[in-house]
Amino acid sequence: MPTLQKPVAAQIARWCHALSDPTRVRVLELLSDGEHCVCDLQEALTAAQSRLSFHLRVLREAGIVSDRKEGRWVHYSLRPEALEQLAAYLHARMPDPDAPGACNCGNDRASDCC
Amino acid sequence: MPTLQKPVAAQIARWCHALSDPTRVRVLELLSDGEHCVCDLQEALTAAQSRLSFHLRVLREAGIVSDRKEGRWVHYSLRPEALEQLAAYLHARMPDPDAPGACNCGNDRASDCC
DNA sequence: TTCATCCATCAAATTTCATTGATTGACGGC
DNA sequence: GCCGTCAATCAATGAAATTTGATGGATGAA
Repeated sequence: MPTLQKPVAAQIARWCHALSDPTRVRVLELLSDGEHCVCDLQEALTAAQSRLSFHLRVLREAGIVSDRKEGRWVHYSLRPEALEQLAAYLHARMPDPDAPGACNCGNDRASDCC
Repeated sequence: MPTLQKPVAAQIARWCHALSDPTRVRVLELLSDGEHCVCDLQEALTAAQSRLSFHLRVLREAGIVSDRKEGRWVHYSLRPEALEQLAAYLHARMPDPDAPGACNCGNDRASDCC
């Protein structure tokens, strides 16, 4: 059984939480071709301004996107490191096809389940 | 701007929601080396039985894990397809480093932001 | 200066999620 | 049959997330 790393699990959970809402995933889609201003996203998503602002904040605080102010406008863009690391984490956890299919329980209780 | 695909975004959000909790991510970690019974996970996570059962249900309903009953025991294992597809999705959304860094807004409003 | 636009923030209402403890069903040993 | 173990489910509570509408700060055009 692999060692548990609570901090790692917490970071993964944080990233996934940021992407656990369809609106936020759509923002990710929209930003995947590059920077966009809030008003542009707003138009594309037909979302109320304060609602979109809330979702952008969640993405920003999770480190998924970054913002850049320019005059009255704020431009958002993706942070590739976060996506890269999350994708790599998930990929690395895929079960090894060569591994034995049976149960890996390593317990030592009286009525052993394996 | 890429086309919006609501169903895709919804599926991604569903998977990410399942992994938006540290306990559930730790289950993913534990299962990454193969099948484990519930009692084994329970021991490793020191989680109350009903609590773990709840989290396993979330993961199961999202298609991240599958269960296999054997006598009194239930063994859980990862579903590689889900992890694979999620990882691939995230990887594909990483911004192209060759792309122009500027704003990609395509709006036609009076006070153009780009 | 005055005004309109862009966007973040706030407060309130609602919904959704997580935890706990108790109950239930299935299974197998005795 | 009787009992203990494994695990799912339920109901109730508390906590967190989401949505809405309103307000306010910053910016730039007229």
